Amino acid sequence: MDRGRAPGHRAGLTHAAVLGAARDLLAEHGVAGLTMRTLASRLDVAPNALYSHVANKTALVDALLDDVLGAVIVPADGVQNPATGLRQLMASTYEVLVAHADLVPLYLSRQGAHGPNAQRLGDVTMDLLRQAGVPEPTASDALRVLIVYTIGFAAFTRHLPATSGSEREPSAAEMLSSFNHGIGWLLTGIQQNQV
Amino acid sequence: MDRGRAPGHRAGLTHAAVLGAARDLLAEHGVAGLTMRTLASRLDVAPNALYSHVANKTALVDALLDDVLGAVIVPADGVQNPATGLRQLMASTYEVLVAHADLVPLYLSRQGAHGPNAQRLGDVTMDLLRQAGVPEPTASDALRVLIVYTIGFAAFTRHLPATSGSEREPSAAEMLSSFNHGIGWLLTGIQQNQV
DNA sequence: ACCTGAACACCGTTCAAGT
DNA sequence: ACCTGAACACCGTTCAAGT
Repeated sequence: MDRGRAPGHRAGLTHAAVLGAARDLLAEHGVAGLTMRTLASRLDVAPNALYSHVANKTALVDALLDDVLGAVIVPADGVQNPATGLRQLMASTYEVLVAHADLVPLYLSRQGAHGPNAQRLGDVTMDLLRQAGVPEPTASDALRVLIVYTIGFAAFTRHLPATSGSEREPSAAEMLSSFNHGIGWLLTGIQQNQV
Repeated sequence: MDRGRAPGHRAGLTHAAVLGAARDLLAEHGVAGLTMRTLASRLDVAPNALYSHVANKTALVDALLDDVLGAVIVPADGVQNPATGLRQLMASTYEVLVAHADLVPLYLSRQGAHGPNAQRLGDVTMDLLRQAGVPEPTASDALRVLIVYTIGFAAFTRHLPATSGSEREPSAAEMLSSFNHGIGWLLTGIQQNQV
């Protein structure tokens, strides 16, 4: 009878609870382990119960994606020069995305990301570009280039279990180094703005 | 070695035939329409018959991916300056990948691509970087950066049915323009090489 | 409004068997 | 060696019904 849940006490399932469980599942078993059915069983509900709180799996993943971006550290306003701010912002974005590496390709199979956190990061980047003296329409291109570059690099970076050795594959440290070089090249190119 | 048709009127299924049908299916119905089962039915065989010619779906997609890269136009050796060659090579790669846009995220969920065509493009790029006077270890970083940038941009570019209008979404032409700006910034940054 | 059992319409892949 | 029918172990999602 009593299967571990007091009768009369409603499940109290909510959108946030579903999202939280999805995040846990993702962290534990990767993107392959995140299915509507395992998610439901983790929450002790029938699979179709999820559809009372989430439109479909795509919407869930989109929410998850934007959630992850909430961890990006935005540099404090005007405490250092804008180029340094851009560098730090992109580095933080890269780090956060690499920590959720298998989610990033899903980012790309959608059209980027349109959640509030993504929006915020775009706005901050645009501000910094303006402060750096980059005029329109160059700033729009630069915004796009920096975002695509950062997400693209994150998608290419894998967490190897350190036991690799089978073939020559760039380590996470090598990828980070290349990423930083490229950001530097882009920022100098943008600031010279000689197109 | 008997390279002729199988005796009788049997299917005579081969690796190349499977790959070709997969490419057709992809072109007609996109990546969502490419399943082992629809592929088998298109070839008039049972689904499991495919496994006599392909290890699994991942291996098939990998082969498809490298196949696509065969369409990239490699600039003729030494007819113009290396920077222009790099620009043309990346532009051609971008164009080819955008033509198969929904395949690109699969690129990223794997670790890049290790087929012969991908290898060739990497070698050519490296040659051009050397001709441009970029020394090691900067050249290795530059190679990685250029590849990631190009594939990342392709993943972000969508073919909109021109009927969009619902929201502000960059057109293919805008993406191409941004892509070219970014390549310019990267190449100037790389050539200045002031890390 | 929210959850359930059951079902629908799929997947990729394996197995034993036939030729 | 290559193909088949059948099955396994899954998917996401919908539907009618119960509370």
